[in-house]
Amino acid sequence: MEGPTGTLQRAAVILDVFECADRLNLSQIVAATGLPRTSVHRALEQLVALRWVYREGMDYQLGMRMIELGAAAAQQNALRRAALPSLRRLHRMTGCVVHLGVRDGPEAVYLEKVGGESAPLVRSRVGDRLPVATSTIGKALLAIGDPADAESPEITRVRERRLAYDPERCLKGFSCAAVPIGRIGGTEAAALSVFGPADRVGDKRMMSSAQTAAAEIWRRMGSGGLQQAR
Amino acid sequence: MEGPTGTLQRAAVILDVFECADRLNLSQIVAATGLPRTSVHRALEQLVALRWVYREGMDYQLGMRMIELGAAAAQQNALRRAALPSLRRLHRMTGCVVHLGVRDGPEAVYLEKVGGESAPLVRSRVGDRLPVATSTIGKALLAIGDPADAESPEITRVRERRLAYDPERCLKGFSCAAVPIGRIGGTEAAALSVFGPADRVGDKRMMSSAQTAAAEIWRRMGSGGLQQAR
DNA sequence: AGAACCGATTCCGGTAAGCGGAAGAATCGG
DNA sequence: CCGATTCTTCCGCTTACCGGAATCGGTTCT
Repeated sequence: MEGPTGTLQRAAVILDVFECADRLNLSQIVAATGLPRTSVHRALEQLVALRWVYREGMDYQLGMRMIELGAAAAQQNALRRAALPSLRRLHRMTGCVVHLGVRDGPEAVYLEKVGGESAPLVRSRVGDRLPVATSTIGKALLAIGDPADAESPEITRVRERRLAYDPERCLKGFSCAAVPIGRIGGTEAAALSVFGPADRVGDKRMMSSAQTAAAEIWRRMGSGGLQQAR
Repeated sequence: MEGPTGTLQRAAVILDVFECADRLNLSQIVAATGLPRTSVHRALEQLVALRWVYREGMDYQLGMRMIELGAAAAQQNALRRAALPSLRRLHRMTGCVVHLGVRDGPEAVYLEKVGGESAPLVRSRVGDRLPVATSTIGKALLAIGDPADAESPEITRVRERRLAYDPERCLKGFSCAAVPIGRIGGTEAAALSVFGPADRVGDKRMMSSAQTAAAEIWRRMGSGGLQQAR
């Protein structure tokens, strides 16, 4: 009835489980997916053969092929490619951690992160998902989305100012600001955010730098963001 | 006879095509894979539904789900996690571009790259594959692999010195050095390499820094490199 | 030691899901 | 306007997937 049918769909369900946990044995995967034990076993056999999944003893983890494919996917992504130079410049100029995110239904997904690698100040990672309604970058995404599904004075204000600003978010003394970029390619919406010391993020010049970066990305995507492949 | 059977295998073959080309229409994928047109069409339909592949007009590209899964795979990879701090330190100390690579049969695959993001000095990318026999990092990998499959005076020397050194490689004025790390987890072999100005890479202290980094990584992997998940 | 338990693995008959050739649209170029 | 190319749909065939049940292997109780 409910169980997803089709080899590929099932493989996808199994792989999805690994986004939350890195080492799982067969029983855990069975429990997490709700699929029949035998089917999971067979699917994993194939996934291991393809090296999408790596098996160590009785535990399974995502394999090297996924890293390779994921790297290729990231490098080919038009939005990310168009955004990277601007994101890096913004990071260099502000010293803040810069994120690129897109909307995926009720969630925002980080497509890229620049800065903060050495100091684990922000726990965010590429691929992380946040609720679109409450996160700073989520509000920037909502502001350029369908007005029907989530309109509020706050979102309206974000759209008008082209800025979502959350002072003292998450950490005391640190703030977060986000700027909508636009609706691009297949994405429902794209936005960027900066996270850093409250006084720096709250600064007018910083905010306008972020808006400039967003505009740059938007422009580059508009006029064929796919010049050279590498 | 020749064609790979099984939905998953076919999907893998199709996805593999995208590692070399970023935008492909159906006919190109059919040509590249050798699979029957109808099958490719059906498989792509499913892959698009899973968002492993994104479709824009008549062209297909790798989708966002691949980026997410790949990011998860990379972040969970035990070797990469154990190596990152050392790689970053090595990069900070030397200013050179640092690579982490593992052997995959006749090829070396880059698992990580630190440095060189802004200046496109080195064209390497995570996920890239190099022939193990001729690349600098490949020689370091061979030195800790099965002596049977590729032994030569050069490889023996690399094993003894724990260093592969290629002066003036690729670019004039730039050199490359690589240090074997060891056989770890599922990998046949792991190694790191540094690329930078010839005088800097040729320096004794630089080489010993690289060797120290490799030893660190080896040690961290040995004593349970899988402490906390994040 | 015996037994109960838990998890991975193998077996096998039934069938749905995938298969691919062929015909049908849609688009483009001359 | 017609031919060429490419995407898409249709449909009967059969293969490869399905999953319950039995088996194997190791660990933990009493």
